Formats: sequence, C-alpha cells, structure tokens
Amino acid sequence: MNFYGKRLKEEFFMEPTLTVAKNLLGKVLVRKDERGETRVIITETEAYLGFHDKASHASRGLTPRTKLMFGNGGHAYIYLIYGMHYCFNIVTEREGYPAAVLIRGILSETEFPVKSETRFPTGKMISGPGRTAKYMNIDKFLNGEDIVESEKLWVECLPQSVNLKKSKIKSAPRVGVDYAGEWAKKPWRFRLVTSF
DNA sequence: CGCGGGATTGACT
DNA sequence: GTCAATCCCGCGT
Repeated sequence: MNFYGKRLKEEFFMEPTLTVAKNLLGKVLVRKDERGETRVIITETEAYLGFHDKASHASRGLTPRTKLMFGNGGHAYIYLIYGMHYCFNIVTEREGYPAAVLIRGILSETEFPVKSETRFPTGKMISGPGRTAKYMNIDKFLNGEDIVESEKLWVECLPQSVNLKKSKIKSAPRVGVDYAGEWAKKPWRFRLVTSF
C-alpha cells in the first residue's frame, strides 16, 4: 500500500504546461501532516496556460490572487471555489508566464502499481478537484508552498511512472469552463484510463 | 463599498 | 435532471 519514488525537481515543472499536465499522470502525490504521509497516484489533470486562455484566472492579468500563476514553476496555487471547495494546482514554467496544472483526480489506498496492468488495481478513486484537495488535507494555508522543497507536499516519480504509454492517457475539453468561449474547447484535460 | 459569479459538490425531484 | 450552499475576488461606482 505504500510506494516510494524519486522526488520531482524544479526542471520537471519548468517544461511546457501541456507536457507537465500529461507527465503528472501516474506520479505519486505526497502529503505529510499530523496524520502521517498520505501517498496517492495522480489520475486526472487539467492545464491552464498563457495570457489569453479565457478559462484561466490569469487571463485577467496579474492580480493578488493570480500572482502565483505568474511565478516560477513548482509552487502550489490553491484557491477557494464556490465558497467551500479548494482547488489545488501546481504552477508550471518560468516566472512571468502564467500557467498551472489543476489536480482533478487521484487513486488512493491502492496496491503497488503493476506495470502493464490493463485496469486500475483495487483502490479508491477520488474524482474532482474539491474532493481531491479535501482528501489530501490541502487548503489555503498551503497556497504558495514550494513543491520542490516542502516537507508537507511534494510529488514523486515511480520507476513505473517513467515510461507511461501515450495510449493510457485520454484527453478531453476542460470541465466547468463554458464561459471561456473557444478556449473551453481546448482538449487540455488529461486522464489516466488504465494503470501503468 | 456593493455586486456578480465562480477551474464544485451533494442533496433532492 | 435542478438547485442551493457560501466565501473570496475582481471590477465598477
């Protein structure tokens, strides 16, 4: 039930955002708090990138809220939505370019992932950004956390995560951004459809 | 300073 | 399928 990998460094988060969004699938998200270490596999992400992406908070420019998105990659960007749910993002790319990846789904309480499985191993699928943040005990106090150096929140790469086949990733339009016009149609939502 | 709406979820008809 | 919950941000006044 516990699986350990190599911690991701800054370079990982400095890659193009669509690449990072896909590469985060199958990685291990780790949260260390008073409960201990919670380790889950990332199964769904969404990318928000650039100045003009109307679905992104950053399309309104640099504001107190979005300044983290304009910052250097590898930091947590967490905000409250609908007055009750937190959304956890990891900022990507260089300072000055606004981009982040929203973590939308995880697999918990799973066996050590087996390479070439055609389905997910037994586990608990947690779907949706609000549920994901809640399960991982992520809230506004972790906003800005340095994912590269933090002892509370980080990401690891398993040996199995490295050569994840493209066929195991499904892309689709992003959820809940109908107001974004043409930008809502971009297939920037990524899901792991089977295991490794 | 007030107002509109949100990268959502869960309860209910 | 519909709808309310509930806080914060961004923008117009």
